[in-house]
Amino acid sequence: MTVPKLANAELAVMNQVWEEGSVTARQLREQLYPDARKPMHGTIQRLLQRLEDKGFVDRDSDRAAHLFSPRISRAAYAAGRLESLADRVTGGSFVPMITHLVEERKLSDADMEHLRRLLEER
Amino acid sequence: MTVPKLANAELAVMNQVWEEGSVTARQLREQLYPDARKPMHGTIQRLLQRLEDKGFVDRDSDRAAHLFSPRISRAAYAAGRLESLADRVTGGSFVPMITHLVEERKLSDADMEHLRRLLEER
DNA sequence: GTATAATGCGACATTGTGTCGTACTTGTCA
DNA sequence: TGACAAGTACGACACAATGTCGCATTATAC
Repeated sequence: MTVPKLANAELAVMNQVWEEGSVTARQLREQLYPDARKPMHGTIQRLLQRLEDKGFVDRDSDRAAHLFSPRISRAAYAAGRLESLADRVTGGSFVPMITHLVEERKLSDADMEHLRRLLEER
Repeated sequence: MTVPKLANAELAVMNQVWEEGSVTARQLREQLYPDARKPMHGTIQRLLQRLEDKGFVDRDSDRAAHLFSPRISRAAYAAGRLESLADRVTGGSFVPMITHLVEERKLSDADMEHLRRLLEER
């Protein structure tokens, strides 16, 4: 049940899908390739199909122009990738990397405070 | 100054380097490909050279058989990749994914406690 | 029913990765 | 010193993933 990785162009599409909630291929084209000389239709469709295959979007094919919506939230994707990273590198634990971030002061004060409160609650 | 990604075979080598502190190509071959029919010399050398190029290992060429040691710790690598993930997906913030992990109870009690203490200290 | 728009999908170039072969270098010891 | 063993350097290849394109098929609207 691990979350597959999103390639660059796929992530660009997902960003749009996450922002908008649901979009058509046409909307994506206008947002992502505003100054395109070539149509890019095929490209967008290909990307959307791969995203559907990987389980990232739902396709509503009721209308002529299908409507795509996220099947996984941005946070869930990020968390999934983080889990995968931890599994590959630190034996599944998140502690080493977060410790390192704290020690190197890569976490903003706001983030620190946020996390502190998050952990207190449980 | 972002940390490059390690491919599978590269990570396998780095795991060994991180465990041992410093190793020769021969040691790596014995650990990583114990039952190899082919020598694998070229492969190991290639991997080590790429790791050196990417800045992951230091090469001590004093002796005939070069000695390789980590230039980046495991935690630093993991943290670097986590930063990169956050930059790509959540606008640089770690909060959304960690929040998600907590809500989905993906963090062990020990991890939670560890992080709680880590954040208290600062 | 024809024109317009969208989808489905095979195909290609590019890139990263893991592997291999081979030429070159260095160290050892008779 | 000369020759062998061990090690290094690196070009090349196969394979898979990715982004792009083109075209055939399908649906919509007038």
